[in-house]
Amino acid sequence: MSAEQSPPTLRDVAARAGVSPMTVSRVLRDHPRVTERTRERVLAAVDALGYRRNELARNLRLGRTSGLVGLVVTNLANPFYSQLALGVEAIAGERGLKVVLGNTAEDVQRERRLVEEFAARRVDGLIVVPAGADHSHLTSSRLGRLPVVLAARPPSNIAADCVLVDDFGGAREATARLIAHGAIRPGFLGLPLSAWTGSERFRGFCVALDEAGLTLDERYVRRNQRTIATAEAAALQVLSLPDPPDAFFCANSRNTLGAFRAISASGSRPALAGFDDFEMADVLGLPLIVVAYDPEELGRQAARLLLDRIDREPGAADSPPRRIVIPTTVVEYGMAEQPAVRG
Amino acid sequence: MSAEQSPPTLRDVAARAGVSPMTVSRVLRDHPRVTERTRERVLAAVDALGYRRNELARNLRLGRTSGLVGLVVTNLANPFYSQLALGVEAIAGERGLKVVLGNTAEDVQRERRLVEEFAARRVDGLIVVPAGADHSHLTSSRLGRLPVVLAARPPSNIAADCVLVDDFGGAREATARLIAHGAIRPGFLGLPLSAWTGSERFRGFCVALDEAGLTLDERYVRRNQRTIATAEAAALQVLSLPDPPDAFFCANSRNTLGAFRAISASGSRPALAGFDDFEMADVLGLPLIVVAYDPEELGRQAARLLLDRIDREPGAADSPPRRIVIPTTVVEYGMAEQPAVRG
DNA sequence: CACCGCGATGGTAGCGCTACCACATTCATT
DNA sequence: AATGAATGTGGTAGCGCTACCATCGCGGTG
Repeated sequence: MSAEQSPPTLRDVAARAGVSPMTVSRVLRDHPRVTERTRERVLAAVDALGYRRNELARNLRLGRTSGLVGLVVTNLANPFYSQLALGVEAIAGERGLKVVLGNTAEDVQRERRLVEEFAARRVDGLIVVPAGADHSHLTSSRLGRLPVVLAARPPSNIAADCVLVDDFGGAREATARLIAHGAIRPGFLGLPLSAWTGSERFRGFCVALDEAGLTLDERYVRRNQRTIATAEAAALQVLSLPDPPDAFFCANSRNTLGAFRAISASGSRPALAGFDDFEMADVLGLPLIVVAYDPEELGRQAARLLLDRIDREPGAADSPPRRIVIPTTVVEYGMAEQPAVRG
Repeated sequence: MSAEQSPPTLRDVAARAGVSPMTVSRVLRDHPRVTERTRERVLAAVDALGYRRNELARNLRLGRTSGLVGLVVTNLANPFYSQLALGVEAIAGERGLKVVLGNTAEDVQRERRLVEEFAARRVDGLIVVPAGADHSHLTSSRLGRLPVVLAARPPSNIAADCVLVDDFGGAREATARLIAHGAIRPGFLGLPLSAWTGSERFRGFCVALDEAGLTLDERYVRRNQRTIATAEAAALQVLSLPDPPDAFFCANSRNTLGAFRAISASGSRPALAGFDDFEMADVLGLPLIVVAYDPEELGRQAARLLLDRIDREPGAADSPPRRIVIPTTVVEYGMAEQPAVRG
């Protein structure tokens, strides 16, 4: 008597209940045309055997896909992307879709492989934070009718829906606030212009300066900081100029924190603004302007765009790609009153 | 002429290449007994049609499961769990397994549903951060031979592998350091004792006090803070006692930050230690001891335990449950020198 | 020249499930 | 009483794929 190793099938249930597999199938699908008595017998057998319907077989038979949404992000350890994932999961879950995860670590090769594998698993759709600028592996010629939504970065040379943060508007608004608080020579700590967010946030910064009639001093611009430490070094460098900036706009939280450290260490008191809110922004003890937004909302919107495409009639003509921009809000911590640092 | 809506099948490829479906299947599986000429013809057809093997059908036929690992966490927005997910994804990915995500928001009902759904999708295994203390839905009687590994919280009344953080050891060591730096009346800002981490970290705190010959003043203990704001209030309350504590051990980062705020606001200077490292621990400008550990390692170990179970011969006897404890390290920020806050 | 062996290919069946049709039974209608 | 419809149940086929066996053609052997 070998204990059954593989899970019971619908046939096993049918045998035990003394009915045909079809009847079991109907009971499980809540088909109306089943006698109450039969239903009870079947359910008893299901219970006794611990039967669970095999969704894989079911989906195959129904010609459906997997009921999965592939989510490909560049770095799940980054709270931005994990919150995005949370938003995707919430909306997909409402429709009974599950989310399959892929982490690329910004590696374009890995991204290609993941997209291929997800397609082979017949996911219903893909949400991708593309690592590179080459999106050829996401074209409909490669993926057939598999819907794709890009998140956080816009499509390049392909037609696809996308959801973006208002990088430009947020940077512009925060810089404007900095200027309103008296800054006349702001510096910029940012990302390489090759990154979408890098160039958009810099553009917002520049436009705000322009609108205030200020001119940008190129010596105040540093763009290659990827860690808090290098950001701190860059800020210190700029601060040690004979005529240092009186403010910084930082393109992400790593730069903001680096600048914060540099300011704490140096004697000067430039004003500080930065993209990305963070949990401890208000306890840093220095006045601070941050550009806040909701990464979870980004995920939710991306999922909604994807569901829209998934629900479309397969025969219907492709609708034009849509682009959703998530708004940002500017938050000021301790700007009016004196800084909270104790003397 | 309707454009083909559904993706091409192996049959389509066979027809186009002028061979039988079997031959195509063999080519795709790198079966050795195929002529080079035939292989080329088939691959050309595959390319022309943009064919991709349907892994769902393949797995069904092979009697395999889905090639998926279900990951059920309580809150993906918490960096702890997202890093855990990253570790799971890395190890599972090495074996060609993908990770399906489920977020419970600490809701036991949702957890049960997610586990059921994952089982129905025939995941190869589950990694669960259980929301509650009732783990009856994770027993092998309910899930059959589906392997389950618990993460961050131990199994209760079920036999399952698990991976834990050394909550006790970390709390004890950090508290000991606090005492070594001169604390004699430390307070405790923590979690409800009903939470595993809450009671373990409190136990570590108590043992360290004991070992130093100190006695705990119950008035210094607060346990119901779930946000930075409530933690701050609790710390302020304790600090306003006539004989306030000269140090705090905080059971998680929210409590640490609340205490930090309270200390900044009040005139006193209690020493501060807390569980969980965070990115800005060293820029807070107050000396600080933190208990650090690697959540990603937790995920990696959990995935390894799971793979071990998955790889076991289905007929083999169950091996006893294993428990892995992830070590913690204690980090001191600015403890030796004077605090970095500028006067 | 029959024979064997082997390598390349094809046919059949079935993984677990359900759409579709067939059938038997019951009940209302003329 | 005969007809039709509505109802409960079962049989068959097939989703896309591959394990298994059958087949076919080839060269080498006695």
